[in-house]
Amino acid sequence: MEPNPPNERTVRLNKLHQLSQMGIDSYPARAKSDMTLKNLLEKFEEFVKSKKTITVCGRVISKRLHGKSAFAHIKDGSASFQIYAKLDLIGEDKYNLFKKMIDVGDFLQITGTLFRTRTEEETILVEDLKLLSKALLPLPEKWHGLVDEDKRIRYRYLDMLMDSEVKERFIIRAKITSTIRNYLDSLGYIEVETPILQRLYGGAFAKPFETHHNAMDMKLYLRIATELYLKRVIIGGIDKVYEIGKDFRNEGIDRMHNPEFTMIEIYQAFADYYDMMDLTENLVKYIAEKTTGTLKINYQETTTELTKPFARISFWEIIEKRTGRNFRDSTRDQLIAYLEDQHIEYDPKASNYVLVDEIFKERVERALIEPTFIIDYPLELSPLAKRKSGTKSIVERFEFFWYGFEIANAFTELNDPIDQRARFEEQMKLRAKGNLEAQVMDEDFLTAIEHGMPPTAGMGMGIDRIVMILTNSYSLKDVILFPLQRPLK
RNA sequence: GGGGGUGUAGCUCAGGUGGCAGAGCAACGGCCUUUUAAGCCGUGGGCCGAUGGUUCGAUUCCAUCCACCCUCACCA
Repeated sequence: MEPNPPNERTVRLNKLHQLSQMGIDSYPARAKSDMTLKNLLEKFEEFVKSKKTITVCGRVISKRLHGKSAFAHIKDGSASFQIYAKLDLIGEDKYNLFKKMIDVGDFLQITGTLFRTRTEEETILVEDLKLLSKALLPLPEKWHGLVDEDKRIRYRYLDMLMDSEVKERFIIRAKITSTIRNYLDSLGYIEVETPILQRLYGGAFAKPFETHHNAMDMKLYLRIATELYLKRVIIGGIDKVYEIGKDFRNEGIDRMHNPEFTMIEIYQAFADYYDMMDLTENLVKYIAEKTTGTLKINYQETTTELTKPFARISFWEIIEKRTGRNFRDSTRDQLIAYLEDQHIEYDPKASNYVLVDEIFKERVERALIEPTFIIDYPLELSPLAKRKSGTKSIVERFEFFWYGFEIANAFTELNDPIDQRARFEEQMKLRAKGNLEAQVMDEDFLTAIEHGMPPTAGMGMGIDRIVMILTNSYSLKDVILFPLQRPLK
């Protein structure tokens, strides 16, 4: 006796028990399948004519009993297909097995011939069936699917199963990364893997995740960027190198940020940031066309065209253009007066350049809808970028913006070890003042570039954000299979 | 962290000026040999997110908490 009224799970557990008593293995090790359901659909006419007997597999997604016959749909990763079982054809034992023991959610192996029903639907007339796997929990309701946002993420497999667009989005994501690889590989770039567990973290401004290695009794960080290791690879003589991988930043979560995210970084010796701009532009256009079939991209009701060259405008110029003011020589008082006047929040302890950056983010960044390169940033905001020749406080850096999002960040890399050491020291001063995101001194990296680093350009691009735009997804959560969630209870 | 919203059956959702909790799908029993949101008859299923308060009585009112969503801030 069940202590509680039977729910669907206990009903199915009882069926499992009965199947076992009937000598039926509910989880056999082997399945036989002649083809996918999609292939079967393609060969349907041919197989009807030749009266071919075929065997296919799939999950039962619906079931309609009609007394002495029954319809159901089965589904595999490629398509769904209707099956039709008749008592007089398969006999009482098998018919009752199907009728009583098989539930929506179970996996079946079906053998039979093909025909069309009165409504012309392609159907398998079942001659034999085998249970491949019994599901104990029911699938979500058949035509609404999973709606609750929490459950869609918590039970992503059900979300994918019930909503083909969700599954499709992750297939497009895979296509985007393989397209990037194909493109770069064809141009002679070499893909490498660098450490995720790092003794020191660097290459970006962010708070890291910390962990500990037991055997070496050593504190380690999860990387926030691949930058400093990829530069070592450049020093080692691979002149065109890239890595696609996860970075980890211990920051807040919102629709544009996730604590673990996928980044591609590309480095090229004997190139500068103009070369990297060309590569970035060509790469974005290439993956957009390969994955969407067009250079007209629609994202959240706004269309942008990738057909013409992307705009290129300098940091100071775009600020002047959008605000009507030139802040380049502004005093601190003037900057603060503007921020107050425009009701832009700021940290009163921040440096002048950070205040300018606030103005940039508020008045410029979110309005950069068309694909745009912003170039030539203030040096203070870019401790790993090379000074632009003939200037004192500008570096050769660009960021790529699209739909108001920062998609990529790149520079002509700083390869002067003396200058690099000075920049690290500047960062350490900021850190001493309490800026937890300032970079840390990395002697091992300095040693590497003291051995000689060629002139190099490097670029980092957020893969999740590109996928978001190209799949017209509102949130990063929609393009990450299993976003972090708190446990139930 | 601030502000707003949501939380009721396995799923999708109703409901209630405070008085034994509702539907469809799914499940269970029965009828039904071309259905497809199959149909018809019947049945079971609920700590109404959690805890506390007010009350004769709370799923409903109040407070706190938890989870998720949106938004602002942070993420140079």
